[in-house]
Amino acid sequence: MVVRTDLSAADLDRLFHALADTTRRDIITRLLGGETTSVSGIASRYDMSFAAVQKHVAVLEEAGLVTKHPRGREKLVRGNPERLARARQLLQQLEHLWASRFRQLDALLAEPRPPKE
Amino acid sequence: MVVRTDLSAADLDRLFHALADTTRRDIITRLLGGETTSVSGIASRYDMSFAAVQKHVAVLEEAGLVTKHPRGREKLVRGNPERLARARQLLQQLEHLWASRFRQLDALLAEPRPPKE
DNA sequence: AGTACGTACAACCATGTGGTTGCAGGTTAA
DNA sequence: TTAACCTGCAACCACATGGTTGTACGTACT
Repeated sequence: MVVRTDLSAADLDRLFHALADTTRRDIITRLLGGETTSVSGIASRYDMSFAAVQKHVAVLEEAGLVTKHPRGREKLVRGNPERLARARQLLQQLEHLWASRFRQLDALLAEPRPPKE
Repeated sequence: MVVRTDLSAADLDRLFHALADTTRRDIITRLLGGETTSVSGIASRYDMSFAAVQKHVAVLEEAGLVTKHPRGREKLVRGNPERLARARQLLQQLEHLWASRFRQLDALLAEPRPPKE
């Protein structure tokens, strides 16, 4: 199954922003590593208030890196590696762009294109 | 040659933060795509002040995604795909973490075979 | 020489971010 | 029912961010 949901620029902003925090990267690391736990279960591992951790989880959720599933009075948090893969694919595309520079250089030498868009 | 410079948590924060902005992603896309241009050359493509673009380039530079090389009165900006690869590797590690969950499950359910790869 | 260009940096402003505390509502356990 | 727990949200604070304008300085062009 190949899910091909295009992410908007704002989606990517949110995605990379969510990854740009040590605590949040640590949270998704634990989640992807096998932990299936509640928000307070996550919060118990960090030396900050519950509300602070809850906000971090909310940021991860809005970025699509994490999903919440109610179980009784708590909500289990689960990692979503598909969004992670999307971010990785974008970086990979950029790297590929670099690799293909030299091919494009050949094309430029043969047939220069108009420089402005 | 494998360059193995470990990035600190703060380095990764800076790296992903630099990627969490549409304008900055656009800049590195153009740079990796083959453009070798000055700061003002970059700025001319965006509908914002030169100083704003200059700040974006500074953020990219502090994240290590870009390097500046003086040529006369201008500074040529060059993309650094190595830092990009570092970010991608981290995401890949996280995905691998997720994948290994199921490999561990397989190992539990199946006869212990010599693991491929 | 003088002028125009490229870059850097400071000051400023509005908004966002990461943290706190406190409160309210739903769920489970005694 | 009552108490304890889990979650969410609002208000607040200090600081960072993304934008602006203005200034300063070195380099290049004529």
